[in-house]
Amino acid sequence: MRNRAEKDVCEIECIHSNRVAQVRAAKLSEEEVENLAALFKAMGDPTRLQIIDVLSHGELCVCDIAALLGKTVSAVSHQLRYLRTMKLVRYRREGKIVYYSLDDDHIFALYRQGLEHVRENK
Amino acid sequence: MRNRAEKDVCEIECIHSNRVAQVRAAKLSEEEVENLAALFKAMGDPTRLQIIDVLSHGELCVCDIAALLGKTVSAVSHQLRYLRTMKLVRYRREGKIVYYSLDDDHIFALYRQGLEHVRENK
DNA sequence: GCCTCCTTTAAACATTTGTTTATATGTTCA
DNA sequence: TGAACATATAAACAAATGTTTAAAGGAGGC
Repeated sequence: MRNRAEKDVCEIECIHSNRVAQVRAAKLSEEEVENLAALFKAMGDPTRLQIIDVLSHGELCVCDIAALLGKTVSAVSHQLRYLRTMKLVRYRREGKIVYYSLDDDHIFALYRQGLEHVRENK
Repeated sequence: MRNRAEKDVCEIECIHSNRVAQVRAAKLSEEEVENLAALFKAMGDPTRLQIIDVLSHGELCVCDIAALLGKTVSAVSHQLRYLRTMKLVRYRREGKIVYYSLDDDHIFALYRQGLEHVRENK
């Protein structure tokens, strides 16, 4: 065990003071936490993840995506905007049709890595 | 462009029928989508992500984690249960103290990969 | 057995989130 | 210019989520 004598001025600093101090020095900044959580959150909704899935096969227009997911064009467009704001997808206009695709390889890699984990664990 | 003659029986099947059929054949099963989305969602909350962050440095007990995050022990325990249910963390009891750690390397890898993306994109 | 400490659970509450419905852009083609 | 079409946006609503507060387990020491 360890000594639990030293206490923080006003915070609950439990059991392992040294380890806590050590980890505290190394932990992510608040901004990094927010950004990273936002990235995972963007991929953490079934509809949005399905969009990422179908886009992993190449670019598609909004109404093709909607047809693939069996969802309203409106709902899909809504989520596409979300993904665009989060920089997970990019878009390209060709006449009246708008094509969406994954923004970069990181997104695909993340998607793949997660998929591996899910497939192994079941 | 393409012919848009063929329409699905009762679904909106837009513009690129062939591509849609192609992608439809390759897309993830509903179960895989659910599981994968759940995984990302679990990592998509700031508090839970912070927990993963601090655990990436090694195992820690509940109240140390709480101290590190500046959160209630109760709130942390709540999220730890969530992460445990999702198999992102495991726990080990030693007397009255419970130690948590990341469940496997996949989780760490995912965390890392996401972090890289966030750090490059800012 | 009783008290203390670390952790878990439950209920309640305010916030956030995703979809629907309806309306608005904006582009093409006649 | 006007009709048709692909997409985007807005407001509204129901459902899901995270924290707080309070109380309950459960293990060790006396």
